[in-house]
This record gives sequence, structure tokens and C-alpha cells, in this order.
Amino acid sequence: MQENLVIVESPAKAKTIEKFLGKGYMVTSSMGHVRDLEKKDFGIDLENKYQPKYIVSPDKKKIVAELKKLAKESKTVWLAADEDREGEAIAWHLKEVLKLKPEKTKRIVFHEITKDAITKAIENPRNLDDNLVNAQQARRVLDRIVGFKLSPVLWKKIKPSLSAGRVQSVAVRFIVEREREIMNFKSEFAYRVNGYFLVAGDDGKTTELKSELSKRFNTQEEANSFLEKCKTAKFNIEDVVKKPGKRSPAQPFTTSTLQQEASRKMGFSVSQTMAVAQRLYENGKITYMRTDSVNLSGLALNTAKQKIKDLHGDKYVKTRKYKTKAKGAQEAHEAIRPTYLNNETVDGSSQEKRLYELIWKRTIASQMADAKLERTTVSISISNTPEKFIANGEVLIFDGFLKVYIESTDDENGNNRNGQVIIPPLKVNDSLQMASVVATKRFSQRPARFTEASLVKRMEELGIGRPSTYAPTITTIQNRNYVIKEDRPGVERRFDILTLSAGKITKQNKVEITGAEKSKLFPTDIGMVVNDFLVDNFEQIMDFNFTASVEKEFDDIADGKKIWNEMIDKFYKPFHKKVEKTLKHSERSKGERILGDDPKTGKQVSVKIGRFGPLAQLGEGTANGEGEKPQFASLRVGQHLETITLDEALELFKLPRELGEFENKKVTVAIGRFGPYVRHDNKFVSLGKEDDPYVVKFDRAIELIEAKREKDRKAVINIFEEEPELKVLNGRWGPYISYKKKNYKIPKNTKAEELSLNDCLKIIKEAPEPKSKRSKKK
DNA sequence: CAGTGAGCGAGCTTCCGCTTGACTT
Repeated sequence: MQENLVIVESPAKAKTIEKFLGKGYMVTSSMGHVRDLEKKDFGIDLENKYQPKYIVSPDKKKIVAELKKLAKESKTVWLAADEDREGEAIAWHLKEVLKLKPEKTKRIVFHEITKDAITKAIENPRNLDDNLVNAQQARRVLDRIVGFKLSPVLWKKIKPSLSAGRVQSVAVRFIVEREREIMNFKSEFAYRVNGYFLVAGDDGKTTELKSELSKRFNTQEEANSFLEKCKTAKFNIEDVVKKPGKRSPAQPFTTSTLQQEASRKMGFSVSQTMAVAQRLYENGKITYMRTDSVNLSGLALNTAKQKIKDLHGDKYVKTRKYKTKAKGAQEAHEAIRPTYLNNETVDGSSQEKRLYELIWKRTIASQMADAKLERTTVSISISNTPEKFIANGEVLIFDGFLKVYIESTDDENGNNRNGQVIIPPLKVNDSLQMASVVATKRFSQRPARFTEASLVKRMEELGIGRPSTYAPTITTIQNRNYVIKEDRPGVERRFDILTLSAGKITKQNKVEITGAEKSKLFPTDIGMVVNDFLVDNFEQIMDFNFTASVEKEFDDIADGKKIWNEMIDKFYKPFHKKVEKTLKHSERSKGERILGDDPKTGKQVSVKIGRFGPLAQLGEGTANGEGEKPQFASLRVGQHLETITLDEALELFKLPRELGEFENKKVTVAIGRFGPYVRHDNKFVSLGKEDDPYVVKFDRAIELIEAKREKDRKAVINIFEEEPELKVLNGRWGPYISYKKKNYKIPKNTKAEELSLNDCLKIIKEAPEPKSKRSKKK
């Protein structure tokens, strides 16, 4: 008989703790929650005080059975899940589902995984905190209500299979609203003026001093007349101000900041970061990766101190304790840090190495001294006008933590604020020799689109979502096709530069590329329609502060100041009314926009969301389906309901185009679901990337048809006369067998061209049944 | 993969948080 059974959430944690506890203790894990609300029939008894109906999650049945067995064999069961709302609930569900007797059950918590912390925890067991458990039940029930009541409204009013939820819908809203800000953004311009002066240094060498004029000009004429003045002006040093400055290191990593930095510095997606971090965690290289805490254990602080001392000396050490400020932070863990700070690197894949080094540097830097700077501001007067040139310099006096780690910023312009700008020695009243004055037309920047990581940052700021859900949420909104992550090319923009040099003003016209995007989040048409519908009808849920306000109520429940199902009742009653009203009264929402009339036929042109995505429609049709049928055409990639123009929409109806006849059959070109294609004899051939369906010529179409025929010939490896339905084909993933519209894999080490009919039939017979889950994926 | 789209309607979809494998098309 086992003395003690300790249950934690994760197997990696169990392994570590087991080592500390030694003999007499078996440590195992529950793999997170083991029970959840039933999915069918809503899982909540709305008539009976919102009584939750819990079932063991299907993928946890095995674990629960195992735990039951172990618990039975043990004298004492220690529930050691995290000390936050979810952890307390996990412990409670375990107690319920394992039917643990109170006298043999103990609840313990610890904040860091050290021998000391764990022994102390064992010495101080407590009882389950029912209030905290109830706060979690309220959270769970609220999310189920919102998700499972709202989604069906979307199925009825917009399109089947859509989803809505407290977290995902607000995340989409951020992206939709940002996109609209960008659409409405009017860029302004101004002429920015830089002055370049020659300064003789102590060593006799001349250096160039760069400065910027305190004023910007709105027109080219103004800029030009300023440059005219500079032709004859005298320039003098009016003032030199030196100020000490400092920079402090960033806090240790949390899930969200790790995702941001891995994205900025290494281009990782948030789920990629989490997968790599998970491996590091499982190999014992780093502490837990789903955390909102910036706290470091006492042991970590000491090791960091020693390590910094060894590497860089005493003056680089500064022990700092950090406190979490994020909204809704629950501090069940430490910050993300290397388990052993002495290891600067680890073995593993290159991704693991890079992420580990990032974490190591960030952690070490957080315990290092400030960087000390000297900032110099020089103002330069101009004899014939009151404006001034200002030169800013920054020199590092002491590098401090910068020796190890520099945090990246989201600065779109790629300004490197860490570069040093050295100002040569200058004295007040010195006169300066002007080398050139340059006025450049500059445009104001539109708001930046979100990256996955900057969206996580925004969500965290508002307390929406948790470390364990940031990555999955971002995947969900992309899977639902509300949001798409992609690159978009920029557009050309003209600007001009006026240069005064050697007494002459010259003008240059230049072109720059602006607005190019890489791996940014864009709302889709359906995302916008769903968002607008929810904002119009369920403002409360879509409010950015909804989560914050319910979180406050959950805290009250945890403090015993509120009863959980009373809180839910106050939310549910009005919410449910709203759902009913919306179902009854609101119109089907298709995001329809009327663009105008076709000048040729006078028919109305509109766009909306159709069954297969956004489409343009020519003609109105009548309500009862009589009269002339309207024409439809899918919008092309890059066209959107909100931005498409009448001319662009009319262009779409020029397809399908008839190109002529080939082998007595029509050749037409059109755009389908998978892009532009040529159609001939009921066969389809995709157009190449370089072909434009609106202009492609007959000859090119024939060329494509011939090429396809050639390829099809090559694709057939073998056909059997006795069984014409069975073919051995060469596909995208190599050879396969096609039989009665189903495809079969050919076993490894088999040459496809040598297969006989009997071999094929045997393979088909022995083929495993296709897995049922496949159909879900898109 | 399939190159469509106004109907009808059965049966399905869906949430957030806690965790790690089992799956290869």
C-alpha cells in the first residue's frame, strides 16, 4: 500500500516534485481539468439555479480510472493543483470524481518548485476553498452561456457553424476596428527639415552634425523659402545641455511577453513559441511557460546574482523583485525563467536553443544594473529667422544590463533607439559651417495592424483571456475565418526632397513603397459582418470591459461576498431576453452594400455574403423568385465588401468569357472557388499566376489545355482492362490507387508500376477505415 | 477539393481554461 499520493496538473511538474519528496510519496498528474460541463443539452440546468451538469471529459477517462485506482491504494491523497481559481476547481473536481473521503484528503499549494517550498506545503495542508471553487463555476457557467446561446443566433442570422464567445469575439473586434481606423485614416504630410553642419574635432578631423529644425512646413513653397533664407544665414551654437539618463531592464518573461519578444526577435507565431517552450519545459530546462507572474524565486535571484558577478563583475549586479500589474493576474507560478541559470545554452533544436537563450538573457538582464547614459541637446540659432535646429546625442556611459539583453519595440519605422549618436565637443557661441539643409516631404503614419503577438499584448492589457488560452484563441479566430494572417504588398508613394548645398537648391522627386505588411492580422468579410452584428445586438458582451467587470464579480464570489448562482442569474435574465428579441426581430445580416446601377443595363449592383463567401450581384430579382434571375460573381482575392467599388464589381461580370472553339467544343475562362480557370469539354485547367482571366487569349488557353493533358497522361501509372474503375495514379503526395472514387495508400517499399490488379485489390481490402474526425478539419 | 449561389429542411455546428499526446492527410 502506497502511503501518499500527490496529484498535480502536469507530468513534468510531477516528475520534479517526486524527486524532492522521495520515499513514501507517489506524485502523479491529472493533465489539467478532468471534468467539464456536458456538451449536449447545454450542460446547465437553467430552471434549477444554474446547476452545472459535469461529466468526465472523454479524453480524461483513462486518467481518471488510473487516478481512482491509485487513490484507493493510498492512505492520504494530496491535491496539489495551482493556487488559483482554476487550480482550486481542478482539486475539487478530483475530490468529487475520485470520491475522496475528507479524512484522507489534503489540499496543499506551493508557488515555486523547490524542496523547501514543497516540504513547507506538506506541513501546512488546508481545506478546499469552496468560495474559490464557486468563483470558477461561475466563470465556467458564464462562458458556456455566452458561447452556446450566442453562437446559435449567428447560425440563424448569418451562417451556420459560426461562433461567438466572451474572449474570441472581443479579440476579433480589436482587429475589425483597427482595420476601419486604417480605412478612414487620412494621411497628412509636412516637410521635415534637417540641417547638417561641419564640426572640427580636437584631432583636427571634421565630423558632420545632424540636426532637425524645430518647425515643419506644410507646403513646398514654405520649405523652399526657408531654404532660401539659409543660403545667407549664419548659424551659431546657442545652447548645449547635457543630462544624465538611464535605462532599466525589462521584467522577466510571462507568457504574453515571451510571445511578443519571440515574435519580434525571431518571427515566431504565438503557437510556435508555446510549442517550443513546452519542449523546454518538459526537458526540465525552463520553468512553467503558462504564467502571468513576473516573480522570481529566492533561489533564482541568488543564482542570477552569482552568475552576473562571475561573468561581468559586481557592479553589474542589481537584485530586483518584480510585481505583476496585469489585470486579472493570478500569480500561481513563477515568471518564465531557466531552471538552472548557470546554463547559458541548452542542447536541442535550433528553435529550442534560440528561445532558451532569449529567456536566459531576459532573466539575467532583469537582475542587472541600469544602463547609464548622457543625453546632449544642442540648439543652433539661425541669424535671419527665429526657428532653431536641434541636435540630439546619446552616449552610453555604463552599459549595465544592455551588455546582455535589449528589448525590442513595436516601432514600425524600425528606428533603432539603441544606436549611439555622438555629439562632437561644442561651445556656446561657436559658429557653425553649414554643409547642407534638406527638406523632405514626410507623411503621417496610419495606425499599425496587429500581429498575433501585439494582439496578445492588447488582450492581456484588458485582462481578456489567460496565458493558457492566448495561442488557442488566436488559432480559433483564424480557423473560423474571422481573421486572416497574411502579407500584403505596399503601394508606391511619391515624395520630394529639396536640398540646399553649395549655395544651390535642387529638387528631387522620389518614390517610396508604403504600407507593405508582413504576417499581420486582417479581418475577413465574414469577420466584419459577425462583429457588426454582435456589436449592434450584444453591446454588453462586446464591450472591452465586460471581462474586467465580471472578473470583479468572480473575485467577490471568491471572497464570499457574493453567491455565484445569484450573480449568474442577474446576468442571464436580461441576456436571455436580448437573445430572444434578436432572434425574433433582427434581420438576417449579410453585410449587403448597394454599389449603384450598371450604366449599360440599369440593373442594380450590390455585394453581400453568400453561402460560399462574398459575392457581387447584378440585378435584384423579385421576392417570389419570378422574373429575371440575377447574375452572381464571387469577389476576387483581395477584394472586400467594404471597399469594393462599382467599377470593380462590374468588371467581375465580364466573366465567364468565351474565347472560341477548340475541337468543336467551347473554350471559356472564368474564376472559380480556387481561382481563375479555363473550361473546355467539361474539364477545368487552372490559369497560371501570370495569366489574367480578363485578357488571356485563345492560344494561351489551348496551351494550358494541352499541358494539362500531358500531365494527366503522366499521372496515370497503370490501368487494368479487367477493372477500368481501378487506376494507379501519380498524385501530389506520390503514387496511389484510385478505386470507385476512393483513394488508397500504397505501402512503403512497393513499386507502384509493378503492382498487379490482385495486389491492388488486396491493398484496398486491407485498407483501414478512414478516421471519422477528418471531416471536421477544413 | 471543384468551378456553385434565390427552395426545403434533418442534423450538425458553438464557449473558456486547465493539460498533453495521437494523428498524418
